Amino acid sequence: MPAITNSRGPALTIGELSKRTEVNVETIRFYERTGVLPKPPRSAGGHRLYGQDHAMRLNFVRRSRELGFSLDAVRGLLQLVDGSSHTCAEVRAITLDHLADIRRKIADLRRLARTLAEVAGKCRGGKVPDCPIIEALFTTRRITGGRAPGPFPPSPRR
Amino acid sequence: MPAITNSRGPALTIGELSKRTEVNVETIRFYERTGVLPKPPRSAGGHRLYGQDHAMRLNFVRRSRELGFSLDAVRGLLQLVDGSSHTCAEVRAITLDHLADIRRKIADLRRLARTLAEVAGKCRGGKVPDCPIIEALFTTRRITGGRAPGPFPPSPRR
DNA sequence: ATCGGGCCTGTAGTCGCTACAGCTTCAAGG
DNA sequence: CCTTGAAGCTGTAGCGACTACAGGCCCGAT
Repeated sequence: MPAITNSRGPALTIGELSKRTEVNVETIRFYERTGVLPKPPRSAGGHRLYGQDHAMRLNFVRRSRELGFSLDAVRGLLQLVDGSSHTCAEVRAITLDHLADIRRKIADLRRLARTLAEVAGKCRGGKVPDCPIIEALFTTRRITGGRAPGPFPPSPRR
Repeated sequence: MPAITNSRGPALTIGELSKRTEVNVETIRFYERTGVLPKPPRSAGGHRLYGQDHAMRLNFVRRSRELGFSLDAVRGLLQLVDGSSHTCAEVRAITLDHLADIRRKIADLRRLARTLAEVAGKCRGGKVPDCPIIEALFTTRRITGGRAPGPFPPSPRR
């Protein structure tokens, strides 16, 4: 086994990297296309060869996604990490922004849950044709103070 | 008393319907394409003409969306409403399912928020090059008990 | 030399809209 | 009656963050 080595450690195929990081093969290629991961060197036949550094970076991305950072935010964080002079303050700002976002979403969802519970509570579930839920849905009341929940977080792998 | 189909009242153009229901014109056409709204009659020149019934149905859709029902769920609810024999129990089941979903999302977001707050709390925001947040992002710890937040709710119009 | 699994590229689908481009129609003003 | 210009029409592409093919190529083991 000649064990071609990259910057650090032995080379991994995309499948091996996938197993190690628990990130889908397709997703890894997607990250490359969209500039989240750098293009790795290739074997003679064109297969991607990853090193330890790639594995670390991909772990970073996965963990950030698990914490709900958008890919855009992840790109931002990576830029800071890559640049020699990332300040802690910048990182902190991105994180706190994101945290505020999440808290907003929680508040929005709670309002939703409250309204739904209220509406559902009126219904005894019989075979009656006039359902109070349906009636409630026909009324045009606005949800109070609602802000956009917006697009959303990542899927934890199972 | 929701009689959804059958034109009553004066005809509305798509723009008028849009203003009345506060649903975007493009969105109304999209709802028609995807079977959420029925195809309305047309004027001689091909413009859509809506009645009171359409306005009610669209309000129903909007309100359901505001409460976070997916379009698929909305289609389900509408089918029940359209069919002569919708039972309250069916409607209730859809609603409670949705409510459970939302509660799961809230729980997931709370876990996220807690972790983020914890991580951000370690950082004093100086110009130090080793940021504890970055370090935390490099560690491969799994979020405990995480479930997929999944895609998400609508935007309240302003 | 052959087999079969992994890898390659490129494209299309998901959800719920939104935003064009490039037309035609309509209502009001002159 | 004719000219505007807004509003309507169809059809298509884009967002985010993947996922899922199809149709081929490579690679290591037998």
